[in-house]
Amino acid sequence: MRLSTKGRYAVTAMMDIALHEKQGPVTLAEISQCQGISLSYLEQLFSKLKKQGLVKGVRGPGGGYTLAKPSDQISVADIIQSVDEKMDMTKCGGKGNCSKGEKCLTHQLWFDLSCNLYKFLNGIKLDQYVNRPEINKLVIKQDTQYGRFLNRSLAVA
Amino acid sequence: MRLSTKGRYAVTAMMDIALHEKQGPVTLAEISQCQGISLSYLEQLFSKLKKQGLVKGVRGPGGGYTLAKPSDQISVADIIQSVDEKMDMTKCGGKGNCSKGEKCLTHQLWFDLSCNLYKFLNGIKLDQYVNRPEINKLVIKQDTQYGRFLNRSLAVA
DNA sequence: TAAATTCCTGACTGAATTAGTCAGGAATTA
DNA sequence: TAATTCCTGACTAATTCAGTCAGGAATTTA
Repeated sequence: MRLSTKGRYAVTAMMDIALHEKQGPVTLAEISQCQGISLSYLEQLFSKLKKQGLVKGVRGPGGGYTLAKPSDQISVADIIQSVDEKMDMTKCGGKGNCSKGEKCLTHQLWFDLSCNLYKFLNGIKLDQYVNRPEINKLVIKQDTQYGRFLNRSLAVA
Repeated sequence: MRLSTKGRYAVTAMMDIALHEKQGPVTLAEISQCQGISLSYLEQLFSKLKKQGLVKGVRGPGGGYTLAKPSDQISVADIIQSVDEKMDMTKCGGKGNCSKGEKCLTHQLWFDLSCNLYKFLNGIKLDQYVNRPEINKLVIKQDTQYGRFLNRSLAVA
């Protein structure tokens, strides 16, 4: 498993969708503008997120992306694994033949570590960051700043 | 914080030293051979590890590297932070001015996440991987395979 | 039906990082 | 003095990151 800016972009975008989930699909153009991420780069990331079954794309005017599962079933680990390559933590590629046919010394050590890291990241679900009062204030403030949802049915206070 | 192969190399090398700590300094040539990491690349990594006060270098024949602190005071987070750049998780660089002078929506979200990740990795100390019977068997087996410590005072069974 | 919107795909690019090479010097031991 | 080992800096190929560009497909609205 790799953890880099790329994964942070994906997590950021997914949280944006989760936070606006009730107001229908969120367009990549909106995420691009609000989060300061290149639109085309987002399209590449969402191609992978879609392939992994985390989001659904809705074409046409009023379309955008929605979560493919409830937000309590999408973990940070899911997102990072979708955009980064699959984890190949061991030098030998998991075969266990790194040292003359046997598992090398650090094979098991790093394997344990990566398992624990995965469990940790997998325990953090998107919904833990939604429905917090201080976050909702920020959402509204930022949506008005960027003029989000002005042509939608939501009345922004 | 970044988590990549580079950090794994560093953790691997540090664990190697920790496991052989009682037998004196460990040379980079030994680590290079046993772990399959380029010697010059190891030298670059250890330059950073030394700068962060995690290891001490001993020059001359019989020299090598030793841990600069007890192995229960060196965490995986320490090692990864030494070789990777300092963590700059937020788009704004921690200033909090990412969205028209204010903190952007996901600033706090990712900040929380990275804090938790750091706490997690910081909770894993090197000594947790030493002094385990099944590991010690592997150490001895591998040391004999590679002819480690043949010219040292340790009698390898 | 036509036009606008939005997802979707693939090829391409500059910059940064990774992983490694090479050459040489400094300290220490024998 | 010779061997060993750390130590430093410059250099390089391959990969990844982040972004650009061009165009096409599906959908909605006028």
